[in-house]
Amino acid sequence: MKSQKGVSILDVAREANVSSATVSRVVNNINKVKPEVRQKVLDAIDALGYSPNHAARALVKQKTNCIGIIVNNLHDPFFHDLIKGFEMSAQQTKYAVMFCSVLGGDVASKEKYVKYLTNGVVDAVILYGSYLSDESVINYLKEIRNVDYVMIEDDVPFLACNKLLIDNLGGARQAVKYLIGKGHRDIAHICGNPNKKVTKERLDGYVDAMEKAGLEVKEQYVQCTSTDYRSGYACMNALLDLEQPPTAVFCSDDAIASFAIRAALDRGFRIPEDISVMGFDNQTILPDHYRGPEITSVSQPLYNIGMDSVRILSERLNSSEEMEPVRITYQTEIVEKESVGVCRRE
Amino acid sequence: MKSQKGVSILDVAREANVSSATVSRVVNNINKVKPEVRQKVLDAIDALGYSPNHAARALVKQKTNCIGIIVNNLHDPFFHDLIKGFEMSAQQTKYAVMFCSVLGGDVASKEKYVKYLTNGVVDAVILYGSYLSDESVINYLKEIRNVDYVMIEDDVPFLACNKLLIDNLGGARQAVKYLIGKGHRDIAHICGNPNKKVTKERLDGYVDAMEKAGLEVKEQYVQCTSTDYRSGYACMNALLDLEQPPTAVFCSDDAIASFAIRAALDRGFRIPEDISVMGFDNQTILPDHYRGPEITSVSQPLYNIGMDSVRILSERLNSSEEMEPVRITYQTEIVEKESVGVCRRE
DNA sequence: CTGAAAGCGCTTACAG
DNA sequence: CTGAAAGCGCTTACAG
Repeated sequence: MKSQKGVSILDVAREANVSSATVSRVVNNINKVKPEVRQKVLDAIDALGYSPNHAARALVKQKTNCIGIIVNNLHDPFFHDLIKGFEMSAQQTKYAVMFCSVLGGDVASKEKYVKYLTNGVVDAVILYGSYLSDESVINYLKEIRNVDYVMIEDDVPFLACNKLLIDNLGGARQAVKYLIGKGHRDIAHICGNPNKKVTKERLDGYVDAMEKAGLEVKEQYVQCTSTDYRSGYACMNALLDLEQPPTAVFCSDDAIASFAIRAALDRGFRIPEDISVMGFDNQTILPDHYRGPEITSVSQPLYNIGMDSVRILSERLNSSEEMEPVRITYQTEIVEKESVGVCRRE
Repeated sequence: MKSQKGVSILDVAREANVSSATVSRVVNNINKVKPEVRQKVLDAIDALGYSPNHAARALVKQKTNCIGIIVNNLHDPFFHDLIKGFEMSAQQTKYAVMFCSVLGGDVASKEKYVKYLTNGVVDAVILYGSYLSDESVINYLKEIRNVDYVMIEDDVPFLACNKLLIDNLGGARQAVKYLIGKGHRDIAHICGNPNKKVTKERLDGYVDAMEKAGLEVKEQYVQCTSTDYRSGYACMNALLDLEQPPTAVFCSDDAIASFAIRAALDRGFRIPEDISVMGFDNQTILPDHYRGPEITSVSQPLYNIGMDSVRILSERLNSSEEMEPVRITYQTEIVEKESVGVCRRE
């Protein structure tokens, strides 16, 4: 139900004995309207409790003063820092910022939200993350002309939009080099969600760094999780079951690492004395009551990425001239914590 | 920038040699339109890449098929379960669901979002939580006629809207009784954010249960945090500095409890052997790398509350008749974990 | 400084 | 089954 009409600009105009144009002018603080008329209008607005209808305004002005953000699994604690960044910059902009969440990366739902937002609901959208299954969404975005957007962590070659990226390949290489620097040679990798692009990039970085260091990439040393990072637990178990278990494990992300560590601890291994574990993301808040050692990781500046994305869009929307798309690649960096130690084998 | 006009229904009509009414009919699957005409229109839509403008549609239909959710501090891991509930029910409804976040409970920003959403942007809004400072928002809501809404955790007496509540007073009583049952008599309380309504309710429950049990409520046994739950750390330190420290501490929420526990652990106290700590909320994910014992707590069904709120609104919006506002009070329950033990004093 | 009128992109009685 | 026309609630040239 609920569709009683609210009070419109015409009601106010009638009440104040002026035209709707005049009401519009005082509401928008535009042009000069005589002080006494202005006051009459203000009084009428107050008396009637008028607020302008956003849909109507959006329709005529062809803009909404709103920015939409689409992420997968908003509840995931991974987003903590990123959301904080969005929130902070939202506070500093005139744009209203709204979040949409797509559960489990479901394409249909993601497409629904993209279409919804880009058709008169927001002026710009921020898309976080990339799944291999996102193809249809990308195809739709190609055609979009009326909305500006930024993609975070997804470098679609033929899409000329703003891109905020991090160097997953390089970050993974750094991680493996760091482990090698600690004397490890038997280094395993736990791959992440097979539907995520970063998974492949980080795997490639692992393989590349291993080969460059002249280390063999043993097939059994590469374990893959399901779409659920909790399966990092089983992956670690598989590694520990090997005849010659690795002395270090580089995980595709910290959530996975946290479960890998739980598995090792549950079997009585000490971390990092018996086995080193390294993650990626430097995730501030880990899932499911993690209580292991703090995880040495490759950090990406999620807070800044969140801040920047809103700021960039806000600047572009306010600019009168057409701007070239922005492309930023953020640097990753090793954050040493407690889960990696010097190799003790041989 | 970005305001090139997109393709409108008229462009499609022209392309397909029909009227815009006909295009509208096929887009909305309404009435019967001859199959061959329908196909022509479909082809035109495809060729032009047309998607209906949401603002225009919202304007004429006076509904948006969208539900808005407003919370304070969306990044707070407290919301993990609640967001999951929202997400799950969003998936099961035709409504698009959008989240707005208000940093630190800033009233101006909250009011902005409420006004924004309720004026032609959504059909219904969900408001989570209540701050003492929310008065102006409440006043605005009183006048709202065109939007349905549910308030979670805020029982404003004169507001006849849907309310999903939990019994904070009763829950706090349960907690204190539970501690008394463990033999504790020197029970302290750490109050939460002074701007939150639940803080007062839980304090009242504490006082009430203490008095009913014939236990004195010592002034020094009631410590209050700032608006930041991290100050639970300082509160616990103050309690431990007392000549006769409490043997048990009931905290206004789990985030506070997690910091209280850190303080005790840092001073060498064992939990629960030396001091018992109890929380409220049964929060799945704790902030800032908490590694202490799992916190015995009073749980509220946040996941269900999230689910129910979207479902209830969705049902009401779809119903043709005016419905009485819903009022649900969810039961709290003690969840025994690791942070409370039997009292050892005397 | 103010108003009449057109128009934003749709939907929906109303005719035919 | 289909189209012409009015209207949703605003804003904004255009006159005056």
